[in-house]
Amino acid sequence: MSHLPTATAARTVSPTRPQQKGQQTRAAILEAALAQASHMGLEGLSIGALADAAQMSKSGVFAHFGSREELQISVIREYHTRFEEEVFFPSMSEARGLPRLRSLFERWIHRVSKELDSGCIYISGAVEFDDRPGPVRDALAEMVRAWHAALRRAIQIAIDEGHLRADTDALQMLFEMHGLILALHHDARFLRDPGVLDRVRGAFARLLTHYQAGAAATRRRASPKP
Amino acid sequence: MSHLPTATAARTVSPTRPQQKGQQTRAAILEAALAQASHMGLEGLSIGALADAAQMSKSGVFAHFGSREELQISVIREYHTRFEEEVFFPSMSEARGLPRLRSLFERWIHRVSKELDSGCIYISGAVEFDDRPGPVRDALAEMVRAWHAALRRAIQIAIDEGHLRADTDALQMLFEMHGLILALHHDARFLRDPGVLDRVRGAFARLLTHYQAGAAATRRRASPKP
DNA sequence: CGCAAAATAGAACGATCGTTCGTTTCATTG
DNA sequence: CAATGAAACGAACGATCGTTCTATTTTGCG
Repeated sequence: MSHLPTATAARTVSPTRPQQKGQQTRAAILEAALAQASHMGLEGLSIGALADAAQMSKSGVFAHFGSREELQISVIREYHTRFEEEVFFPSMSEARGLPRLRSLFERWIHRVSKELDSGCIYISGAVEFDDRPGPVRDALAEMVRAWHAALRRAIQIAIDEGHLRADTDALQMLFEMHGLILALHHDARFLRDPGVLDRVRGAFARLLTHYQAGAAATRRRASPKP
Repeated sequence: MSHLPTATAARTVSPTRPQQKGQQTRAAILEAALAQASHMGLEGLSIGALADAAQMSKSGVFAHFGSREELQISVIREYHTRFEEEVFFPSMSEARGLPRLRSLFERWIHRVSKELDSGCIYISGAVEFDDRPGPVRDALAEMVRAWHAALRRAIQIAIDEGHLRADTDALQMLFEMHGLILALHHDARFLRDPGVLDRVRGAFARLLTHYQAGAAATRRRASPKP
């Protein structure tokens, strides 16, 4: 409950045992795959190119995943894990309500607008697979939905805390926040607009102002949960 | 001045002469290419698949464009033309200021959320080519920038007309409108969220409310806006 | 009709892709 | 140290890709 619900969290690795050789080269491959997918997209993942990057044979790389599709799904899961670690978990130690919501958004910004490497795989993957049914799309959609659900919860908490107006539509607010991130991603990566960070922060501040206006700011530590 | 400035508008066709055979098969190919690129992205364009769709030989298709890159650029230009015709031109006959801006946004929504076919090539292309320099990216960026410039002008006019607050930052407002469209595209196409149309319209209404608040509504053409 | 030019077909190319398979190297443990 | 299983290799496969080249067909015009 305390983290984004991933479908199958358990790995086949005994957590105490020191990493076997296979696991650590698998991790190295995944590292390279993550970099490659960030630049070229999940469809741009090429086992041959990965083999070059990892200084291995194609079949050596292949054996770790069994199929290209499984590789893509592994990359998605790895990205999900890092997203959790960089964005979600650190924000959870912030105070409930607005502080936590602000932290989530600010860290989300950082994740998406990372300077050199890494476009956001959630965003590029959504475009690549919006018309392509299959297990890759399913895995991707599951992760995105989990993240959206987590944000939705954070918004709802801010409402319950009285930090946001009681009549705030959490899904509506989420939609608008998501739009700001997508615009940030677009203008930063594609148009290379340098001023976009100020713009997204300004827009979010305005968004908060609106949904805060006339908020109860009721005492917490005993407010009724709907 | 009256339309989105395209780099080289002139085709090599004499406008009076009836279409030669080559031109009309080229148009047919482009039609199929547009459909294919809408589903699979510009990188998903395959000359072989196009040949099947057009019931021609690969080399026959190829000869019309000279290279895959030229084909992609042609598709971008064709999309640009249709975008102008469906979104930009019709809105230009609306009254200057808010009515025109509203029309632009509403038609933009329709373009992007078209039910069965067609994702927006501007959006998918931006993700595909944000890390891939070259003529395709350049062509794409030129079209997107032209569209943004047109929107920016429409916003500025609305400010000058007194329909929006005088201190409105046109680029900021454009950024937020763009975000709404991107979120619409994402949620409609990838997440298949049925309620997204209401959400984007609601968000835009709120956006207008904010940028209208306390607007001068100065005399202009003689109608104060409600 | 006849002829030149444009349009299309067809076969072949080199490259790259994901995948399979048999073999060899390596790591781990009894 | 020897034996066993995991890990990595290397070559080959069939498919598909964009592209090139040479015929062949079709079109448009005098």
